Amino acid sequence: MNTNMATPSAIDRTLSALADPTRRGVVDRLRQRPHPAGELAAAFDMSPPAMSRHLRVLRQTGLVEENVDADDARVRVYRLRPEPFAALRGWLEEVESFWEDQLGAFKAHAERTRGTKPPGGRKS
Amino acid sequence: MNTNMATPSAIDRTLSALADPTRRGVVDRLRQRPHPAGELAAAFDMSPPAMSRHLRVLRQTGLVEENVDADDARVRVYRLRPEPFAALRGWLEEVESFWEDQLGAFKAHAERTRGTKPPGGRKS
DNA sequence: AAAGTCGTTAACGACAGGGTGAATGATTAA
DNA sequence: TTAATCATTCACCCTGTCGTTAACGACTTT
Repeated sequence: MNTNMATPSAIDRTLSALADPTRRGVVDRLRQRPHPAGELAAAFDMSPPAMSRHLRVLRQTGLVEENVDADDARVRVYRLRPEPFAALRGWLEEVESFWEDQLGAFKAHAERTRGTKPPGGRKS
Repeated sequence: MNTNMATPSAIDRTLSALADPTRRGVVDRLRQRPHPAGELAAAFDMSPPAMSRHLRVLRQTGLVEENVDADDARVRVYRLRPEPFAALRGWLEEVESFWEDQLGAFKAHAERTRGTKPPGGRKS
């Protein structure tokens, strides 16, 4: 049985979205400042349709938002949105709490059994 | 031309590895405790070969490590490794610094344009 | 020793995802 | 108005990835 798999959670979609190198690059680029769609396509040497689809994925996961340029309504300006990143970091910290627990248990154990070998006497 | 794409960084591989729902599930499951490969295959209702390949991906990105069971050398026990998670969190926090900058800029701007200053220190 | 178990690699089919060029809608420039 | 520009969606191809079964090596059990 599977304890947890019906997790269509936002985390899953966020990770899928960020898994693609192009989209990862777009995020890294948007860290500097907002960019128009065409500028992003050019920056990644990619046809506008291809970039448009990537941006749609990022939009659907809430990683970016689209705004119409104030001076030229044809231009769509994209910028980062914080929520999915915060959620992903939350999951990460949750996972990392694993080692805090391990560490706590180890410390407690070490305190009880000073001078003995550390846990994990497995074959290497 | 492409300004930034030669980022074969471990982050990319880590995200790709975590993008798959099965592998995400494996990680979530290993949070509880280490598991033998076969147990994981059963837990996800998947053939051993399929799970074996997922585990290989996770191994190659350093997300898990394999150990031979002390009592039965046929059994491979998998457990989480912290490094890739820490690296991913590092990248996330880097991305999130974006909004800190935004906030700082906003605060500074508000301080210049208005007589009242928001609470807290200022950026330099 | 032979048989059974655990996990891997190998070979193959099926599907999703990402790329392109053409066509469409919306806006701006001549 | 007509032409040009920005970005999208549409219709395809094509590579990569995920899943299966079969075969193999390693170890345990009887």
